Amino acid sequence: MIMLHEDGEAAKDPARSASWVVYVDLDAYYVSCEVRERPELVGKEVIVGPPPEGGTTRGVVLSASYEARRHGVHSAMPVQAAARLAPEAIWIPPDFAKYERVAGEVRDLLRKFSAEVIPLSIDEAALLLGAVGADEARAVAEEVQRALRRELDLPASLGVSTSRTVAKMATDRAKPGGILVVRPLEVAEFLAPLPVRAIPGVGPKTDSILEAMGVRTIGELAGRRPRDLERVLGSFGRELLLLARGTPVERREMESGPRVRSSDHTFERDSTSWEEIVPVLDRMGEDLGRSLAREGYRYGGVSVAFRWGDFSRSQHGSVLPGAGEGPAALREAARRWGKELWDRSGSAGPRSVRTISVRAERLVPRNRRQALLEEFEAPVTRR
DNA sequence: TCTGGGGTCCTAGGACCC
DNA sequence: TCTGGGGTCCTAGGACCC
Repeated sequence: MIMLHEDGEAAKDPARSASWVVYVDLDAYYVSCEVRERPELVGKEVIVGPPPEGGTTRGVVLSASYEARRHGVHSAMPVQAAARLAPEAIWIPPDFAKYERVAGEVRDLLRKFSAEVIPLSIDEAALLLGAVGADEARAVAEEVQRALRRELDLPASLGVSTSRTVAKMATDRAKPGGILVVRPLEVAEFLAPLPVRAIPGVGPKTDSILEAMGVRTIGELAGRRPRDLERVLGSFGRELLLLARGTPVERREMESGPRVRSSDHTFERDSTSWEEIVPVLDRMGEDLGRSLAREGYRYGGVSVAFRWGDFSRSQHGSVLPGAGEGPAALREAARRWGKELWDRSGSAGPRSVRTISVRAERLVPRNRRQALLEEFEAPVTRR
């Protein structure tokens, strides 16, 4: 988009020269993975999540069929609340290995349509098409949608535009099962009536900050001065304004490979005793260390976080002097940081721990010998 | 209605260096 | 005595996403 003013051809026909993105979002993904194996569930109220039997489960809904959503059920809702809204719903415990496997099949399929497929989550991906025309981009989206349905029996919504952010927002507007194309010159017009909350990255906090400024829609956002937005939202404010005015900045490409790996455990009942916490911490550290070793990763930092009974969070950890590896070292680190966190909290009176998180950070593939040397020795030896 | 588990990115403040 | 300006790294916390 920035090139438009420098490139005469582009200025005449931005829709042709712009680089197009097809954004794919699988509808009610976990539910769809289950339903395609059990056709008798088609059209039923289906919820993937820990079944609420007994009334003690602390879990949340992971995915709900559109039939269940009609009752107000949505993902991240506590299962008890969902069970009250949709008492007839069929509950299916999650099978993440299955969802990962199917996601792999989806990516394989998408690569037939573009050499550049960027997986953005287990159920979303962006296909970069380069400088095709709007019509061609739409045709690709239609093909992708048909292929997903025909070959994998998965419903999907697709958004087509010249930036990833707008393509994603178009996808949200196309749900469920639709395709929406937004051409470059239509971007500002498409966005204007939408609430600011529709922008990826704008959550409840940012929403209320903007509302306090009298900004509810993206159109209203577009009329604000950059200075005013930057004052309350920092650099994000500037990004929002550019988007609202129709020229979004593309986020830089993430380097591939995970940066952190973490493991969480929530107690059935909040724990108030260190004796009860230690064995959990140990097990989590070991399991995490083992699975990282299996995947071939070393880690350059470890941290532990507690979510307290009041849902606030504290975290503690540090980078390691070298790359760590294996279950024993991770267990020791987890225990050390957990203990510090626990002792530190003592001064604030007795507290209860709801959830424990153990994280390994600065992951490095084990076979990247050279990279390891650079990453861990260069800062010390330089100068 | 009381809120899982797995991630990403950004920012503030302090330490430290030149 | 008083003392700049720029940079990077680290830790903790927070917002957000699926």
